[in-house]
Amino acid sequence: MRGDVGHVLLGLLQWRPRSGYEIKQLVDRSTRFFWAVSYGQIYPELRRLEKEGLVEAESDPVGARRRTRYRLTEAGRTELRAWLLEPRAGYELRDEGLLKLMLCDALEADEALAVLRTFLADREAVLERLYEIREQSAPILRERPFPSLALEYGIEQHEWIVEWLRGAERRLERREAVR
Amino acid sequence: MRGDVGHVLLGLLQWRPRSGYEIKQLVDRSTRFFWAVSYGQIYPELRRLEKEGLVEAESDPVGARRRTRYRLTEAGRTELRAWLLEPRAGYELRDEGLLKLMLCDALEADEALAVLRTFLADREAVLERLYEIREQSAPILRERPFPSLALEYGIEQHEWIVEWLRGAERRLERREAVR
DNA sequence: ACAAACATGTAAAGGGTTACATGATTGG
DNA sequence: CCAATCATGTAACCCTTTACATGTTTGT
Repeated sequence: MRGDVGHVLLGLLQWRPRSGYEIKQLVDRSTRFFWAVSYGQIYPELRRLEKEGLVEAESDPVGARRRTRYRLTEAGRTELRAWLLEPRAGYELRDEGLLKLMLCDALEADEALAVLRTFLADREAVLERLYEIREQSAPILRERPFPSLALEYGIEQHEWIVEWLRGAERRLERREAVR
Repeated sequence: MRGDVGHVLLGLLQWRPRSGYEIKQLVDRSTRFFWAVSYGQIYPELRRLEKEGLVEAESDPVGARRRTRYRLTEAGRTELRAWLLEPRAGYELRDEGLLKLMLCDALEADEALAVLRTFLADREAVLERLYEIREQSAPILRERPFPSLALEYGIEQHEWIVEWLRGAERRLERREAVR
């Protein structure tokens, strides 16, 4: 198993069978904040997982519209658990806001402030989105301790980020030495 | 300008001319925590930036070992400033620790605890590395407010993360409802 | 002498996103 | 009837990492 799309899919199928479309919807309300997955990965990967016996396809059409839901097999659950227990926690970030902030020595003070505010606005928007998701998913989250834990982590971290950036904004506004 | 490697290079050349090798060393002590760049990108991109007149190459060999340092041109500085002021702050994260934590419903309580601890150990290691960098770069950082600000952001955020994960660890140890 | 660091580069492979294509169903 | 959503899929493109190649200088 090369990248980790496969494991993400196994993970998201642990609670109940889902179609590729349903998985994509779930991804966009959950992992996409720390692990994005696109259709271009989902459909081919589901077929690969099936070929390896880690999931089973069940046809479940709605009228004439076909729909294929995938169910985690025992082998799939074993593979999922093995991967979860591997002692690795890779981390990779592309943060354009922070990158630009670091390079602001090239700007005037008021321009740097604008850069910081863009950064801040971006994080505020993400935080708002996370609040929405928490509200909309409240019933499901009550039954799922770890998704719930991950969401709290995301929310509280973004709250911290927003507060920190607001503090930095105030310091810049007063033209204080940044450090 | 397609990806943003070019802008990162322009940004890192703002203080003084550097060779590709020197840029890579700088990247590995600075942006790599939120914007990684590899040799495979640096050397071709420097030549592209030169062809576009955004940097100037100056040959500066050490004995028979060639070395080419690149200097930001006025056009390059203009381009850098324009990019910094664009109101965009893209954000992309691949966080395997958080991903696994979210999927721990598939595990026993003690196994989930192990996943959390791997996650925690990883962040502690990054935090240690950031402390090292702060010490080693202290003299330079005193003269560079924004790199300094970005480093503080990174350190304080990782301190927050480590504390949060330790709290979650305690809750899991006591088998408390996670949320 | 030798290893480590300095210095530059390229090709292949890998991974991911985007854009497009196709068609059915539901709700207004 | 029309738009939005459901549902599946692919090919092209883009970017990045990895692995390798080559040669010099410095420090032990």
